[in-house]
Amino acid sequence: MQDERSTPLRPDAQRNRERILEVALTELTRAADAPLSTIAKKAGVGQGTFYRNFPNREALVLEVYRYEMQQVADTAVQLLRSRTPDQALREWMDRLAQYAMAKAGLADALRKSTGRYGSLAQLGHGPVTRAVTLLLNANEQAGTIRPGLTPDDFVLAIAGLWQIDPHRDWQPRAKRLLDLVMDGLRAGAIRSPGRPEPD
Amino acid sequence: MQDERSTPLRPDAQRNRERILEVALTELTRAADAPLSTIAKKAGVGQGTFYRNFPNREALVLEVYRYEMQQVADTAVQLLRSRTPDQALREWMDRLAQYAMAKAGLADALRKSTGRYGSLAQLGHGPVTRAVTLLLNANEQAGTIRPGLTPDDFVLAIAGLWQIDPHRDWQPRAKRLLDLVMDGLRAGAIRSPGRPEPD
DNA sequence: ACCTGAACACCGTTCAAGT
DNA sequence: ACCTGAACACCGTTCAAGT
Repeated sequence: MQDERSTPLRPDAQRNRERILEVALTELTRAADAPLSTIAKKAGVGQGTFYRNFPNREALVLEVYRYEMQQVADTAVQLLRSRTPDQALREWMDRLAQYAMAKAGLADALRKSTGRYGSLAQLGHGPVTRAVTLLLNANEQAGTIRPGLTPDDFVLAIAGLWQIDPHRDWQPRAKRLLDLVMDGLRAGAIRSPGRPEPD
Repeated sequence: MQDERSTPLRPDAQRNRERILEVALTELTRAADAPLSTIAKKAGVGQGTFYRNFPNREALVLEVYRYEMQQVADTAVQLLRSRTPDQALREWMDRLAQYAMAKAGLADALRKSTGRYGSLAQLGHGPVTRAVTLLLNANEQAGTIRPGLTPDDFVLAIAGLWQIDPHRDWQPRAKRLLDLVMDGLRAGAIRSPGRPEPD
């Protein structure tokens, strides 16, 4: 939304903005509470320039995190082309889990800076919601999940992913959570893909 | 754990500690980033006294939040006496949701202060895990949920509760989430309480 | 039009002096 | 044994002066 300005940024200003985002990604991943002044310094800009681009910590973190999440979101379309809807959904969830673990430091920064609800929900209006919508629609039409589920339902259901410590054996915990969620999504579906006949 | 000291606190010291916790509850609920100095002042103690009791922000918030969560946890035993296991489980989840909404300000403070994973998981080793264990065991034995579920599974599954904005129509969102989770827990159960016969 | 960096305000934390 | 409150350090934010 902010991405389009009336006047395009002066080239040097644009360079500055990009460098800040670049440094912020590495620095915030390393330490969620990295001082903004450090980021400004490493990016080679003054404090004023920093604040011109990002009026507060939250604005910076949101933008960095949003970009990272966009990466996963974009894979949904591709998966829907090469798999059945329910395979695509599950595999996308697995990728999301991997991303969430890789970007856990950032998520931490997000939690700290944003006082609001939905560190994720913020991204809700972004690409993630679009991806989830696509996946849910495809599965609903295929009858592999219960009808009437909303992207919001889904996002809330997988919120536990961001509670998992990426340093300590996260894979089984994530798998168990996602299995549980998948079962929840399937309950009441028209077709039950796992067991066509009760016996 | 820390609750037992070798020497009991001097009476005035104990009063101080209690007053700090009291003030912290109201103050942190109002604003998650309330200055510790303000809390100290309103509690009528000096900075030093404050830091003697709580070496950092996280220690304070954890203790306040833990006490609040204990309240809900304690209701599990009672529910298990007066209802069937699956009714008890669901009703407990509803109460947890209410508590989570009422204490959302605190949860916010917790997210901000603790850099670690599991704002909730921290409380994991506390009374909440015990309550969840009781409820899951009772339901597993009654055959109303799938066998083998751990308290950790459950806590991750309901993590979305803390993502819901308590100011904006939280009830339907929470209900939909909890319905989904219940379906997930039931999938693969020995008895299916909702529909005894497929038709 | 954009940048720099010193200056200011605020909050967490420590510690010398008190009872 | 515990308390007070001034002092220190650090970080976010602003703004006068520069290009």
